Amino acid sequence: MQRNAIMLVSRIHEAADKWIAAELAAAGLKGVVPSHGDVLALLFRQKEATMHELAAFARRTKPTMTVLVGKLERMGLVRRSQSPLDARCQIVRLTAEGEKLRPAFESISRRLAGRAYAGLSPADARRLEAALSKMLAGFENPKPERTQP
Amino acid sequence: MQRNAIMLVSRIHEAADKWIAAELAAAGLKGVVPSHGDVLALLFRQKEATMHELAAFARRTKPTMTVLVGKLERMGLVRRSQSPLDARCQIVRLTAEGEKLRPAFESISRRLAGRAYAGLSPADARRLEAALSKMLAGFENPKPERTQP
DNA sequence: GAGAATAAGTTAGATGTCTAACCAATGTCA
DNA sequence: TGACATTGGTTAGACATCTAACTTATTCTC
Repeated sequence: MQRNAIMLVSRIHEAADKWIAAELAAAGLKGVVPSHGDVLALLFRQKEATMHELAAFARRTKPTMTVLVGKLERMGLVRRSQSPLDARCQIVRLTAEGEKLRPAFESISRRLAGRAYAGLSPADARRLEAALSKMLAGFENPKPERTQP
Repeated sequence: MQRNAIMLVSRIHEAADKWIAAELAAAGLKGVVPSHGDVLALLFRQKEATMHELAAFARRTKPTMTVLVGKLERMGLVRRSQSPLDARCQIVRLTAEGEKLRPAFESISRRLAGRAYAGLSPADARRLEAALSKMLAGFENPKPERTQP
C-alpha cells in the first residue's frame, strides 16, 4: 500500500464538508452547503461581489454560482442587483438577515481550524502544509512522474 | 491565516479527482467518475460483490450505488445477477469487457501514487500520513477542541 | 410457526455540479 | 464607425449524490 495519502485527503475533505454542513445547520442554515459558505465568506469580507468574483473565489463554474446565489436569495440572505457601471454585471450583497450570520460564521471558521490542527505542534503543522503544497503542485503542474507505465 | 491545511486538502482532492477522471477518459472511459473507479477497483480485487459491499467500499449510499452500477452496466462493463443464496442480494461481476480494463486501471493507480508522493522523501511521506491520520480522526471522533467560541 | 424487526435494493424527488449553447453588453481594431 | 471578439451571466440538459419512503427477503423472538 502507498496511495494512503490520497485516500486520507479524500476522507478528510468529506469529513470536513460534513462537519461544516452540520455546523451551518446548527446555526439555523438548514440545507446550506460549503459552497454557500464560500459565497457568504467573501461577502463578509468585501461587502459586494459580482457573480464572476464569487465563482472564482468558490472555485465553481458560473452556472453553478447562478444556482447557489439563487438559493441564498430565496433564503433571504443575499440580494442581487445590476451594476450601474457595467450592465452585464450582477452585484451581490448581503441582506440585513445575511449580515446577522457573521458571528456564527466566524465561530465555525475558528472551530474548523481548531479541529483540523488539534494535536499538531506548530512545527508539525508547518511540515504538513509544506508537504500538501508540494502534493497539490504535483497535480496542478503536470510534471512527468517516474513510475513504470 | 491558519486554516490552510483544509483548503489545501480540498484543492488536492479536487485536483486528484479531476486527474483521475482525465486518465479514465484517456483510457477510453468517457464520463467515468472516481466512484465508478472504486466500483471497478473492488471487482478487480475480489471478482464479485453485492451492492451493499460496493456502497461501503466506495463510501456512497445505496441509492447512489444503484445509479453508478446502472451506468457501468449500460456501458457493458459489469453485470448484475440475483444471488442464489439470498434473494435480496444483487451480485455484481465484471464482464469480459470490464476485465480488459484491469491493466489501464493498475497503471492509473500506480501513476496516481507516483504523482502524489513525487518530491517527498519516505520520511516526509510517513510524517504526512501520520499528520493526516490525526486530522481525520479529529473530524470523525467529535472531540471538543479548544478555541474561543 | 406467526408476527415483528432487520436488511438489501430500488424508486422518487431534490440539489449541487458540470458542459454546451446562448444572449447581451463591452472592448478592440482596422 | 462598424464588424468581430471578449466577457458576464443565464438557460438547458445531464449526472452524481443525498434523504425519505417503499418493497421484498431474511432473521429473530415468543
